[in-house]
Amino acid sequence: MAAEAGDKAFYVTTPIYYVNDAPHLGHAYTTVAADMIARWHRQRGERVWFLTGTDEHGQKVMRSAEAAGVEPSEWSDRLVETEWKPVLEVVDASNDDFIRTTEQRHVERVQRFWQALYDAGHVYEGRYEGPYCVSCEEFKIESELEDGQDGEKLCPIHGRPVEILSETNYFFRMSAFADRLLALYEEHPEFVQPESMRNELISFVRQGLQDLSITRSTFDWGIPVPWDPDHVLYVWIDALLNYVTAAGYSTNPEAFAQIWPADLHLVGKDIARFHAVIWPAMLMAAGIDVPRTVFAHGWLLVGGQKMSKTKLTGIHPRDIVDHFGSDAFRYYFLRAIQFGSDGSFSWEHMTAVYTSELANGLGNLASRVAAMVGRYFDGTLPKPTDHGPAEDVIAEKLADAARRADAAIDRFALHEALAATNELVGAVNVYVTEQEPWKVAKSDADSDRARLATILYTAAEALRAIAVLHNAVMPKASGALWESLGAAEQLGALAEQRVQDAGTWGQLPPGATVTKTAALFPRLPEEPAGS
RNA sequence: GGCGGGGUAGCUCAGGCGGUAGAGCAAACGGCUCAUAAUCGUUGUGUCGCCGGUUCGAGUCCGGCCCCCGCUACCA
Repeated sequence: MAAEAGDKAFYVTTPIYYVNDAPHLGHAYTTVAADMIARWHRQRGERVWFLTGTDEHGQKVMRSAEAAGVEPSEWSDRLVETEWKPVLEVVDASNDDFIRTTEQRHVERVQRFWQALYDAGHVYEGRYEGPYCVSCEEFKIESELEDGQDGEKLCPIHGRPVEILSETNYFFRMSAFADRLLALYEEHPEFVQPESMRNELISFVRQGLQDLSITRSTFDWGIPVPWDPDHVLYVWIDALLNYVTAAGYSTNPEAFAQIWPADLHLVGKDIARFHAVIWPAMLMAAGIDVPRTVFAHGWLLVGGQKMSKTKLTGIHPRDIVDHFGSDAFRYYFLRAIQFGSDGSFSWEHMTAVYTSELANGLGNLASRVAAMVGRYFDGTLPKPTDHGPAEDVIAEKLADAARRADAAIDRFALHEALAATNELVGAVNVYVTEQEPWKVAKSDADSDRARLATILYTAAEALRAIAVLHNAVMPKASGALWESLGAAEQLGALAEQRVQDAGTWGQLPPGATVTKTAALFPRLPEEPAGS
């Protein structure tokens, strides 16, 4: 992409995923949403930086590694290579970088960050006090404790009473930033989205903030605290920094200035607070710009419940992609769920959407148009010499769909962007049916040939725009459609087509070679592969 | 307990500034035959969570109640 030197890139991130376990649909959902946004911005001609990665420190990873009988670093390496990196291929993610919190570039920069805050007086030594389970050898959090007899609090794993212990560790003076955070939410309503999450966080911060304990000394799988080697940094405090360490914080100011601040941190709603309270407070303390927007999406529900391994609803993305393909995976989750709200997933619903909208809708439209150009014009796109009112309607709908889709992306209404394009597909199917080109084709009269040519051109030109508008969600199928329209040799690579121009009528030049290719979305085998 | 969101056709959800309910999918019927048994058209259906109130008239406003979910700080 030709971007002026000095242009700031559009920087979008997913959370870095905790390597405690294998990826499930929830992770893939976030990745795919971020990926669509990244691809869309690239197709606006913007320079884009799309980051994802893995979070590898902390007690849970250490315990998982222990349970597997290997060192934490070995455990992480294995999961990253066999699960987390491969799943990006599975869902067709186009990330520009992948950061691991165990990488040297991250560790060094994190240490530099905290040393700076320590030097500036934002960190002090204090005592952390909390419920501790002797059997687990770790501190517990209030919310996970179970109630025992006469008010005792029990460890959920061992069922035995917890003790209140304290340890010395370091605290970040987060309490000092409450007012500045509230001012941020006030002055930049777009900082936390959706609105409901913003309200929740405002009421949370209004209650006042406590200082945050940022180090642990009871285990060592973490980044060493530079001024006190007996401590490691608390995972969150290390993990959040990935967004700046990957961007070159503290070592590469030129690169950093072109990427930071992040335009969008996409997160699940369960970790919104870390991203919209703790994270900006850390950045404020360091004198670094805060990100522009933290968007919290909803959860995927299976059978009405949040997905979880223990309830056997932790579906692996590959299970679905193997059956439906990566394009359909991406399309379904971004189209069927209002982005920001929780959404239900079921094989049945996904099958219904695939069949109706992709196979019978878009796929069949592409197929019938290509077949007719082949049959009636030997595969050469004819000139539309009889453009009339019916064609104007299609041209207008196309322009409208392109406008709506582009505007929807800026509101993170990904489902609306897809709905706009899907409606266009429907309109073109209606148009083709009403114009009855197969009947017009029965006559060799010049006026009928002109009409036939115009009908097929119109449908093909609409498909051209549909390929452009759907490229960010379904890069494979859109690319196949692009090829089938003969657009590549005429207009250049699909990825180079600007979404802003997608709605301009008449781009696909007559003379293009239209080929009927394999079905874009083949009919599915009877039984879902994974069920 | 407090705060917030939600309970609407078989399914997923819109509407929610009051005027006897909508979309998509699924279903039924009809048209068409270029196409992936596809496409197009037509059609139905709903005690709009429960009870009461205001009103000529209430999913839509008020009061009460029932159920579900989220937040109420250090699991990522």
